[in-house]
Amino acid sequence: MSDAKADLLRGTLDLLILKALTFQPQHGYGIARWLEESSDDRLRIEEGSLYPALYRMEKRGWIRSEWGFSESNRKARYYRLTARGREQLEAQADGWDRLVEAISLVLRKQPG
Amino acid sequence: MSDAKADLLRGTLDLLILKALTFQPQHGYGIARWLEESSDDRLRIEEGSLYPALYRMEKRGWIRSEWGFSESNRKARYYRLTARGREQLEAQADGWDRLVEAISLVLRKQPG
DNA sequence: CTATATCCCTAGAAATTCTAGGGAGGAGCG
DNA sequence: CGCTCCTCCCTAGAATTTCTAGGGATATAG
Repeated sequence: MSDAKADLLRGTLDLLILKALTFQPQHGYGIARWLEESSDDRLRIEEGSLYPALYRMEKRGWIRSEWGFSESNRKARYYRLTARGREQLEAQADGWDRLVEAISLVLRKQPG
Repeated sequence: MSDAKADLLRGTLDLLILKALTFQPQHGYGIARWLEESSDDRLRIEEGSLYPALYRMEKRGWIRSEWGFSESNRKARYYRLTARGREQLEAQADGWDRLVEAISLVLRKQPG
């Protein structure tokens, strides 16, 4: 039903994608590979989640895309952060930190 | 649309509810109040999220409920953890820690 | 030529959470 | 008394996210 495996990303997908694009433009497949490497294989984006997410994010103006050719010489759609995307990254990273802090506070609670 | 305000809990609702019940049985309203206090008002469960969540969790055998009377002498449905609920709490807390760790790893990544 | 890796994408299901209600009873206050 | 607020329960429907499970095309290695 809901393994630790499933729903691994729990609302952090956008944040991770934004982070993946901070260094240089990348295509979808590259984002997925980058996340696996960067997380020591602890996080994975399914392609069926990734492409719809990229679509949403472009519609919101956080990223912009254009077609190009990958290192292995294939057609690939490259995404790069917009200014608003950088703002979002900061905002979401802050939100994440605050969430982690708040939950940590609650989980440490002792009886009494 | 999707403020930092909205979707605050991002898949941690079950974990927080389980935690709320570790000390003693509580009714729904009490769980909501407890979370607000314990988090210094940083986290809030909407009742429209809470009651369906309690229903799900009982169906999964993590909690069990019975009717009783609250401190203010009203009818209230009290929930308590089952053994499986305690296992779930541990599992979800572990999963949460691992997620936080993995995301932290990714977010700290520098160019290069 | 076949397999594998690289790249793109969609439809539909599943799950979670929220908004936006409704209801009832007890307690305090004018 | 009448009013409001707080305590407690609950549901329906929408919105959103993510997954499963496909399909498709091309380059490269063996």
